[in-house]
Amino acid sequence: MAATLSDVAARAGVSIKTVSNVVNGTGRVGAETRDRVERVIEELGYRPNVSARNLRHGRSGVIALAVPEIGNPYFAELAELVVKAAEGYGWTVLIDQTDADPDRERLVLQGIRSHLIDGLLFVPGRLSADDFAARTDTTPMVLLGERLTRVADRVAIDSYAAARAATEHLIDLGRTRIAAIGATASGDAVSRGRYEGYHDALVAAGHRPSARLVVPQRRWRHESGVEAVGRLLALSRPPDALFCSNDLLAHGALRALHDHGVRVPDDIAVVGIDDIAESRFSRPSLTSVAPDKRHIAETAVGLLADRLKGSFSSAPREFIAGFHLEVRESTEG
Amino acid sequence: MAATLSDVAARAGVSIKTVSNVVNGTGRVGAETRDRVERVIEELGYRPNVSARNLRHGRSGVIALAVPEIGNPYFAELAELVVKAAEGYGWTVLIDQTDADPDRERLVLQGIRSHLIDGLLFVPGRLSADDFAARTDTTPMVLLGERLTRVADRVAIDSYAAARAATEHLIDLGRTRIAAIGATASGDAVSRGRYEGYHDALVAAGHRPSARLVVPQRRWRHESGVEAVGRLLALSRPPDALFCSNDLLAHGALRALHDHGVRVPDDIAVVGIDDIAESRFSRPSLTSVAPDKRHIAETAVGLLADRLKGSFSSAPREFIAGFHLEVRESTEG
DNA sequence: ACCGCGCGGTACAACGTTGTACCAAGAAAC
DNA sequence: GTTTCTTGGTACAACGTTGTACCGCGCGGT
Repeated sequence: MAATLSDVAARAGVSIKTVSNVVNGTGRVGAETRDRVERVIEELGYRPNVSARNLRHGRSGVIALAVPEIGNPYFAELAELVVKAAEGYGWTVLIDQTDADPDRERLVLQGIRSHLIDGLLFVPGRLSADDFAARTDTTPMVLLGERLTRVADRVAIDSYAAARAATEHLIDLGRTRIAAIGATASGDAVSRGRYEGYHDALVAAGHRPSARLVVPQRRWRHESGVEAVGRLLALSRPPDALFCSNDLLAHGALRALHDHGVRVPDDIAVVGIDDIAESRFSRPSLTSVAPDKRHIAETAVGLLADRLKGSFSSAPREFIAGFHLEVRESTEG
Repeated sequence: MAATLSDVAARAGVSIKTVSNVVNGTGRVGAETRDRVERVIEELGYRPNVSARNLRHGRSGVIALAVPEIGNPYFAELAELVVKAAEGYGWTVLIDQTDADPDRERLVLQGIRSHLIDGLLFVPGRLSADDFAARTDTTPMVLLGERLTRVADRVAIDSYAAARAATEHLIDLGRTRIAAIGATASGDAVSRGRYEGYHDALVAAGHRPSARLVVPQRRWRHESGVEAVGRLLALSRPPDALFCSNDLLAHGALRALHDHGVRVPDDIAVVGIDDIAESRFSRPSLTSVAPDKRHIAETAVGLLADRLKGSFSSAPREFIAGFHLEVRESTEG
C-alpha cells in the first residue's frame, strides 16, 4: 500500500501536520526536523493523495477537453497544443470523446465529470443553443467553436469569415462553378457558418448559387470527400472548384478527383479548412485556411485559468482567433 | 455551491446515508422515501463528488494514456480506440504527453499522477530497461510497444516482424537497393526492432546492407522524410525502394520524391508502418504495415482491468497483436 | 402476551489532507 | 523577574462519501 502522511509522521516521530508542512512548504519547521522528514519521505516513497487534496480544497488540477473525435488530426493537433498550454498552469488534460453525439455532448455539458475536473474546454458538435441554456452545471467552461449563445467564454476562428475567404480565393482564380462539400445551411453552427460564408461569397461576386453544387456530409472525413466527388462529377455540368469544409474532406476529394482523371487545379481547384499537417505534404498540396491553433489553445486555457482565479460571474468573453489562407498547389498549380 | 448529500438529506428529511443508498441502489429504502429523495436530487441538481468517492474507496475511474505526442495520427487513432475501450469499463482517459523526453517519461513512470489514476497505459519512447527496473510506483501499468524488460504487461505488434515483412515485400518486388528511413540500430527499442527487421530481411535475401542507405531520424514526421529523401537522392547510386519506419516519414518521402521528379513506384517503391488514415487516400496511396489497432487498444485496456480486479502480483503477460501488409499504389503501381 | 424477524432507516467512523487555533519553551525587553 | 514575542510544533475539525453496526417498529407465529 502507498504511504500516507501518517506513515511518514509515525516513522519520523512528528505529527502529521508537520509532515504536511514539509511537503507543502507551509507553516514553520526547523531545519533538522525538515531534513529528517524529507529522508523518511524519500525512504517510504511517499506521494500526496490527490483525491484527498482535491476533496480538501475542491480542486483537482485536471481539466477536460471534449472533442467529437480525437482521431481527427485537427482535434489531435489542437489537443497537443492544449496539453502544452495546460502544463504551464500545472494542469492535466483529460479527453472526452463525444462522437458528435448529442446525448453524449449533453452529458458532458451537464457535468458528467464535475468534481473530477476544474474546468472544461468544449468543442461542441451538434448541440443547440437550448441545450446550452439548460446547462445547470457550474464548472467553468470555455467553448471552442461557433457561438451558439452567449453562455460561456468562447475562442474560435470565425467560420463564416474563413469559409468566405476560401471561397473568394476560388472566385479570384476565375472559377465560376464552385461546389461546397460538407457544410449545409441546416446543420450545426459550424456547418451553417461555413455554408453561409461560401454562399455569401458567391452572391457578393455576382455568382448564382446552385443547390446542385452543395453536397452536405454528416461526417467530415476522407471517405465523405470521396463520395461527394462521385456525386459532383456525375452532374451534367460538373464544378470547376471545390470548397471543402475541412481538410479531411478535401484530401478525400483530391484522391477521388485523381481517380476520375480530373486534373487539380487545372480542371478543378480545391480548398479546405484546418491546415492539418497532411495538407502540407499531400500531392497536390492543399490550399487551406489555417487557423492559429496555438493561439486558440493558449487563449482557451488562459480564459479557463481566469475563471478559476475567481472571476466566475463576469460576463462571457469572446476571442476570435486569426486565420490566414495557405495557398498551395491545389489552387495555384 | 454544488449540492452535497447532506443538502439533499436535510431537504428530504432523511439521513445522509439514506440518500447515499438511493444514489447507489444500496441498502433498503422504501418506495415512497426513494421517490421523495429522487425528486430532491433532481431539484437540487445533486451530483456525487468524485473526489470524495475516490478517497473513500481508493479508485478514481481515471486511467492515463501516456504517448510521445498526441498530434501524431497513429497515437491519435490509438487514443480514440483506447477511449472507446475504456468507456466499456466506465473509465475516463487522461492524456499524458511525454514529447519522447526521457525526463518526462521517467516522471510518468514514477507515478507523477498516482492516486489520480487507477492505471497507466504507457507508450515509451526513449526509456531504457534500467529506468523500468527502477520504477517504484505501484500503479498498474500496461506497456504499449517494444519489450524493454519483463516488468509489466505489454501489448504490441512485433516491430521486428513488421519491419521485416515490409522489407520482404520490397525484395519480392525485385528491388535491390532498399533504403531505410527513421530506424537505427542505436536508437530506442522500437527503432532498433525496425532496423533489425529491415537488416535481417536484406541479409536473408542475400542482399548486402549498405550503411549509406540508412538514414536515421530522431523525429518520425513528414519533415524528416523529406529531408531523408534529399540525402538519399544525392547518393551516386540512389535507392530503388524506401522502407520508412512510420507512415508520416513515408508521406514526407513521397512528397519529396515527387518534387525531385522521381516516379513512385516505378523508380522507387515506398512502404511505411502504422497504416494511418492518410495512407489510404494519399497520392499515391501508401503501402503500409497495418497493426490491428483496435485489438491493441482493447487488449491493453482489458489487461489493465484484470490488474485492477486483483491480480496485482501475477507475472507480466505479453500480447503480440497481429498486423498485415496493406499493399497500395506506392509499391504496386 | 411474548418472541423472532424482516423492513426501513440511522449513527458513526474512516478514507488522507490541510486550515485554524492553540501551546510550550526559550529569547528578548523592561 | 515578570511580560511579551518568536519559533517550532501539535490537536482538531472538516472536505463528501460509504461500509459496518445497530435500532425501532409492526407483523406473524406460538
